[in-house]
Amino acid sequence: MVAGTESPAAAPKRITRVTSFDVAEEAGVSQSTVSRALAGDTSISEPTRQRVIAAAARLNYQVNENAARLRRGKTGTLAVVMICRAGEDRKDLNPFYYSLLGSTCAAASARGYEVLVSFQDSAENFWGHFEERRKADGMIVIGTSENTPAWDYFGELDPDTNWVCWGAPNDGFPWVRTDNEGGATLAARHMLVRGYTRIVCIGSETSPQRQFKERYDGYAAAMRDAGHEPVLQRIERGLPREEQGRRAAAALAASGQPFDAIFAVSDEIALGALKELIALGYKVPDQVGVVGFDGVRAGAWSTPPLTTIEPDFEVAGTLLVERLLAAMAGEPETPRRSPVRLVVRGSTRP
Amino acid sequence: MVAGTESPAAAPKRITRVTSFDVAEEAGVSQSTVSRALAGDTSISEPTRQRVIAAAARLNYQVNENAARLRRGKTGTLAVVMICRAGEDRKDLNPFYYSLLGSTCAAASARGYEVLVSFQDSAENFWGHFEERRKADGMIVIGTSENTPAWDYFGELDPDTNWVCWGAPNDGFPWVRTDNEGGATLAARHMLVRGYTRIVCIGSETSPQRQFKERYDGYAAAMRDAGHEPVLQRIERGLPREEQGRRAAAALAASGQPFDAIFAVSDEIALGALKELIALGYKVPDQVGVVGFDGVRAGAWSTPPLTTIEPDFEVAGTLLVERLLAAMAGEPETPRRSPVRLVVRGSTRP
DNA sequence: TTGTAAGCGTTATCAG
DNA sequence: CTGATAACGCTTACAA
Repeated sequence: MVAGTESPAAAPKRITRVTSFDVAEEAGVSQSTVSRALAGDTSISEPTRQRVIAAAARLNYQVNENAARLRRGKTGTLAVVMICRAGEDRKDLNPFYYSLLGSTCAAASARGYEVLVSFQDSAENFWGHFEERRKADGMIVIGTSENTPAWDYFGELDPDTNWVCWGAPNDGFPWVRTDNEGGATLAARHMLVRGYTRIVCIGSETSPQRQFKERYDGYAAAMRDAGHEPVLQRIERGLPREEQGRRAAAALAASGQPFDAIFAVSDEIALGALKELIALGYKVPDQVGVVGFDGVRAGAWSTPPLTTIEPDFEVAGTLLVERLLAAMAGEPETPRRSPVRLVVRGSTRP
Repeated sequence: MVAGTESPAAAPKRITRVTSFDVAEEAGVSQSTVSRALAGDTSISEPTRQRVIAAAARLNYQVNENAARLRRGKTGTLAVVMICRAGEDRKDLNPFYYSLLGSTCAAASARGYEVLVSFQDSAENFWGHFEERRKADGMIVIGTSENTPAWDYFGELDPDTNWVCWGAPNDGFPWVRTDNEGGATLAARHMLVRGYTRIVCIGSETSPQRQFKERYDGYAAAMRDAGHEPVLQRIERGLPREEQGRRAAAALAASGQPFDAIFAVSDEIALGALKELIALGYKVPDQVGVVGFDGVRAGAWSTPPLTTIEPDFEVAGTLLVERLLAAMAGEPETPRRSPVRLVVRGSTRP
């Protein structure tokens, strides 16, 4: 009401530079009362609060977060570092990581935190001093275990740093990860139940991708449990996943090793193997069953669609945030394993 | 050297609370000299700068960004708002948006900006006052045009707000988007060159997805150019994309309308249509060609793999950032259209 | 219940 | 080239 819309001199042109002092004047109270009223301090009387709120609305006031944070010493922000493979086309980044980023942001926001995201791919831009610079109260690092220089960098940060990570190459890191063993066991049992018995695992127990080892272990445990010997068909290093799957399937077929099912430690490998098997004339799922791990979208579109183990992304993000907040509060333990579920599609027989 | 690693009293336990005053004392200069030396001010003599840098390193000093920003009045940060469909499972968010997020972060970082990301899905959490709160100097909003409440909200922000968006429902917004028309024309021409002539477009000219209209227009222009009448097979609203494609293909086949190719306005629609065509016994690509739009990963895995128009994600992110920075600087025009390329796979004949 | 006043840790202005 | 000395806008004791 004070300054009408057509008052040319009063209309603020630039994004508001209104301070709590202006609001105080407008409301006829002191500046500290404004701060308290807006912060929801219970000692402020309701009429006063209303007056302040109205004045703030009229002036279009918003607190300057930098000043507030400087004073408080806390930021209300969590940093998320996404580690990409150096020089990698972002489009080729496993979409899984993007989903995880999304659910992490959501979980942080549910706990009242904002998220500062940075993508880092190589030594020139590794950076983890968010707390020291008061940019964030803690840090979540998400990446593939293959970017060794990155993990070397983050492994050597100040040990008092509050952080958690996804994709850690070893257990010396404050990790959270998928229930790889459980998932692999689930996959193997599913195949056993469907009548496959000569199940070969395409994967690796020595890959820097620690999860591959865990998945192999889960598969092996389920096999032994059922009285079968686990068999590993190794992937060749340094190739695209799909190609690794293709070659492994070809090698397996050529080896004479009898098999009626394949458990691949990742969907991309599984998809490659699937393509190769079909090219070689195998009938999937009747003659050979195939199960992957990761729940990538493309699996729904292959022929036949890929049966897979799908990690729960929503839970994973929540777990990361919960663990970080617990660490920040000095409470040590919260769950570190994110659950998985079996998605049955057409690459295993009914 | 001053405090050795084994000096128990000197070792800071918590994340450093060192200020520029401490560094000043350590280096034997004034506090303002420290600030200047570290900021790279040219008026500082080289010996002094070195002394300061060494002292800062010794004390593990990092500037408090909140104080710096408060003083400067600039944040060096761009906000990115990701608009999701309300209640949507984050995993189902079009991976395209994640790629765009990634390339936007990369572009921002290349221009010296940080990125503050927030995911917003409904009225309870729509929020765009980053500038007023001094959390960011500008804002990029990325979303599907279908979340109408979101666009209503962002459309009514202070007109002085510095922002750009991807997915705007109409031209009243400061938009950047894919070269939809050009891409669709590219698709249609590709099919014409490969000998298809009765090309039907599966899509819509009235969808809130403005891009669908643009894609139809591009297709129609290319058809008319070649002396053919464009034909539109409409999708039904409110269904999952794949289902829309399926039904449209079924309806087309049932209609008696002669056709030897389909241009679908999105890959998911194309994949649905492809599946339906094959189920109906059509031979793809010999009898019927299919081209989609978006370049989703799943398209590489369908049978046959889907020929498509792939937007350039890297460029798109750069465009968004460039446009925003230009707007912030008051320079009005930069390109708004992000380029596309044709990816030929198996769903069109050689 | 509200007001007064002291910082939070920088950057920037002004002298010297 | 360097040193004092104001701000920046808020939160939070401490008083009243």
